[in-house]
Amino acid sequence: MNIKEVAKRANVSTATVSRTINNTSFVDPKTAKKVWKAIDELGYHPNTHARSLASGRSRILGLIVSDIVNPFFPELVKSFEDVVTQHGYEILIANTDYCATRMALCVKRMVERQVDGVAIMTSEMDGASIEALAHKSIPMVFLDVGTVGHLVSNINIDYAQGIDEAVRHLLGLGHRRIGFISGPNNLKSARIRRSAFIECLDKYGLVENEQLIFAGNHKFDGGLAAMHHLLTAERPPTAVLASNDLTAFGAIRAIRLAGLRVPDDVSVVGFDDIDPAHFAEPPLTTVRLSRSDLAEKAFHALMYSVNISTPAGREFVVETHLVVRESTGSVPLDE
Amino acid sequence: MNIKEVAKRANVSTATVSRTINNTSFVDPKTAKKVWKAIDELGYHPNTHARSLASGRSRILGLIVSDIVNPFFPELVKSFEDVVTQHGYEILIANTDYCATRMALCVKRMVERQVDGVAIMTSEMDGASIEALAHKSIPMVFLDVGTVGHLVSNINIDYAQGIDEAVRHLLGLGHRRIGFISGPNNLKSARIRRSAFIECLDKYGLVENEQLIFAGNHKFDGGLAAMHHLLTAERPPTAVLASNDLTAFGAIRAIRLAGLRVPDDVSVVGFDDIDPAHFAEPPLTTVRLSRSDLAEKAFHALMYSVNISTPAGREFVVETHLVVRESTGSVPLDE
DNA sequence: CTCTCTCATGTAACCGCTTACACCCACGAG
DNA sequence: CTCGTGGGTGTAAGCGGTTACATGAGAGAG
Repeated sequence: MNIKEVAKRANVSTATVSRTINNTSFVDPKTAKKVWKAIDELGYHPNTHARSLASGRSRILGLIVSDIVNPFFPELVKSFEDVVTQHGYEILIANTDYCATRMALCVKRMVERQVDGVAIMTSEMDGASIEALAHKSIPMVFLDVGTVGHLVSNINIDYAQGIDEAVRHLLGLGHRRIGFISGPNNLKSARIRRSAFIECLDKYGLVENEQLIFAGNHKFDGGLAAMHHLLTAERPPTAVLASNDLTAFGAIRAIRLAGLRVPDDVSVVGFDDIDPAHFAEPPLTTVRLSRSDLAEKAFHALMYSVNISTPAGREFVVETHLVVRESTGSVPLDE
Repeated sequence: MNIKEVAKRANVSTATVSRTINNTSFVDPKTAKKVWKAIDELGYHPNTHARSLASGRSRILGLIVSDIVNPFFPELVKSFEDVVTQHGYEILIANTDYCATRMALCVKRMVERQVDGVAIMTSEMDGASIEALAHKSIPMVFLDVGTVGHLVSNINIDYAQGIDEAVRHLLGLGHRRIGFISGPNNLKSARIRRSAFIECLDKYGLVENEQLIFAGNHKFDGGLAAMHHLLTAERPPTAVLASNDLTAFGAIRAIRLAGLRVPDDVSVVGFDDIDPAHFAEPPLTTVRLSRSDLAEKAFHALMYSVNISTPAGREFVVETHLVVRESTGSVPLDE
């Protein structure tokens, strides 16, 4: 079942069938009708490989993430898929697992599949990979932190905004010793969150205390270990900000294991607002980073590069906002 | 950059290059070396579209799931991706969102992309879709419940085993009124879990009590609503089995909202053992369904159909086992 | 020394589609 | 009546691989 058979049945040339399907040029409505009828009757589906090969465009957009198992990413995948399919594109998902080697494989896949663009939310991306994609004229958009450049757009997440809201929230509850569990130090976006936090302390007249800042790994176990460490400080924090929700869950576990309660003894704030945050016990106060906003802007950034022949990238901003739930409360009375 | 340039540089024909890459027939080691050298120097990657078009095989396996946001599925995706990439395949993910219309679109995508096989873990699959795939000679494997047939294999999940362990565990803790929150009734696998539970009651001499069985929707809100309902029974259950973990989380929330504690007042058992189960508060006692086991068997089932020209499907079994954590405890003293 | 036979390689058709280009025809202007 | 003009369609050359078939070079047998 191919375009030739459709052409034969409709009594037209394959070119006309192709033009009808893609409406790339004017086709007499009567002819078009015949063609669609033939397509229907034969149950014809164009072969995407042949299509991509002939046209040079695959109508696929890649999405590279660092950890498909962190609920943030499936949620992002879903949002991205929604907007992308609405516009006739498909999505190719790749998972780096925080590993540079796998990152390289992901890029290789993207090149081989000739994706029309790729959205990247992971920090394993290095110069060589960017170069490899740029060399094939594949537009990129970084959903995190990056630099706009040739073929690469950037979506800046306004971490500072959400962190500021979180810190103000905690200050309002009377907290003065606020801890911070950062992401892995080699992760640029993690460093940004960390410095946003430190700036905040400064802004509100709190002194930075090295003992109250500790690195996790953006996963449960890292949060657990980090919080465990923070609790051993001379004067442990009465509230803690975690650099993502999984870390916050780990922190909560550590607090419980130490025989303390959340939020009665220690308040916890997460970051991302993944689904499990609202069904956790207690429901997690966290900074929401909108997946749909991110996905939409990523798509537009890519489309911009695909359609406009200008290879220059563009810049976007996604805001973040605090969502108050039940993992934060007033500072303990004895403080 | 294409195979011709490689051929020219290595002073051989394109056929030899192709044969070297795919080692589909003997190539003189010296020649092969030259070819690989040229490939390296030029940074050549074969174009997958051209490859698929010419060979008729895409080296892509599809994976259709019902809800990418339920953590069970990303975990399955990861496992499946691991085994699949080890064997030189790639994976195309499709998400039905529990919706029949989207299911049809997913199947269309699979056909258009000419996947070499598809693994299906969703119940939206209907006869027409199976027919569509079979018509294109695409092997299928159902990771759930299905019937083995022409080109379709099946992986039976031994729900009864895990549910039996769970019920015995609860009986051992002294529970006699055990509730059950099932999945949506239109879902075959949900009905199977439900009847496995009922058979269990019978086996251990408990009477089935209609009031203690209520349907959820395999999501948090459904579990919440169902548990809320169960708690209004004349004599509410002292323990509850949920048909998946998200449902269990919802149930726990309902229990807390009613002013009761888990496990002191009501014990809760989940199903799946998704990641969040072990970092929930309290850590969830649940029945583990191994993703890697599932993924591996799915892959082998598909490979069997792809390699052996026999279009007959095969049958596999995946076991399930109880994982005891902290959401279950002894029946309250006043019972 | 010639004849097979085998192994390694080359030649070229083909996979299913897109698209540049050529073509035809109808129509209005000169 | 001839000559653009442009809309609608067909022809055919690719896109970048795979693979059936042809070919040529040695090796061993007679």
